[in-house]
Amino acid sequence: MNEHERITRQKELIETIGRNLEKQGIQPVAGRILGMLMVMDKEEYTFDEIVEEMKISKSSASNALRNLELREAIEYVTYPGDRKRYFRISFSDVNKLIEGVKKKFQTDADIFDEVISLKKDSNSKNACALKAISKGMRYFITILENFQNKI
Amino acid sequence: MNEHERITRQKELIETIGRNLEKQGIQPVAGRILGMLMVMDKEEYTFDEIVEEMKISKSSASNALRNLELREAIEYVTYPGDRKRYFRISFSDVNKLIEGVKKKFQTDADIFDEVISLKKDSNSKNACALKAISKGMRYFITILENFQNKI
DNA sequence: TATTTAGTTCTGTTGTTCCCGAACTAAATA
DNA sequence: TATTTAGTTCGGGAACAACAGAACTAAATA
Repeated sequence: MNEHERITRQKELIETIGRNLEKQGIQPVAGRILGMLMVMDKEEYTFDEIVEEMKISKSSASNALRNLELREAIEYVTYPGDRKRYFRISFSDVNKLIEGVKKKFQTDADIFDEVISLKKDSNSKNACALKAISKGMRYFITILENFQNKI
Repeated sequence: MNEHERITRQKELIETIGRNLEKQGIQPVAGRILGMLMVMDKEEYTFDEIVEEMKISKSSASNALRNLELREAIEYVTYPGDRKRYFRISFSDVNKLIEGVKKKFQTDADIFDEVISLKKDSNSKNACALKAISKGMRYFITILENFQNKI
């Protein structure tokens, strides 16, 4: 793979990552910015560089960056004698990812348990199915916790 | 908790579940239908019952139900001598849930690995961070597989 | 054959999201 | 003090999504 192909592939990856993030509720422009900060060789971009590179307006950039910051997906650094912010991706570690999965499962399991507790017939089809799922999820959560302790 | 309170709480839960599902990209009406099929004591609803219960148009119901079917979130049964479809929730078992988590992690890890492989400097900050995350994710995937084999 | 039933499809309305351009601001610089 | 820099905020338009209503259809029934 020559240099040109490599760059082309990187641009394609930015698109892939962008679409991937869109599915998770991140707006298109923000997803591409995050992708760019992840894949490009240059790993710190100023506001203006982002505006130019992505060909977006300053307002779009401003909103997208604030959004990404709130999600803790990016961060910025400044350098003495330079007013510019240098944005870079902020990687959430594996532990945080696991924490996210765990939380989601916990929330769902809690809801399922409440659904069960509110059933008139606690042996109804749905109640039984939910019990099984809730149980499985709770067990899975303990596995996640073991994993977290190990790493 | 008396009967009235119980029903009230069930209705509230439908809302909670609906909002929860909206976050996952399911449209509002579809989310409430799914919630209803999950929490109510009556566990099979006809098209018309859903229209009436949710106070939505037939077209909304038709679209929402088709959507939920495509996602394999609901299914319907028919009974001999009765043209109506009886819709009910279709629970994905724990294994399927785990499979979903696994797939997501796998996709992300694959993307990360490609990002790394396309870096000019494979020891750059991002490259190193990504390597660590990818490794952690791959390890986590094996844990998931062990869990799947166990249940 | 005419009507009813159980939905589906089409068209239009409303609301929301995404983004842009322009005006604005606060700090640094000339 | 005037200008430049580095953004933010505001107002608006285009595109899209969610839903309703009405017209339609295919199968069953009278």
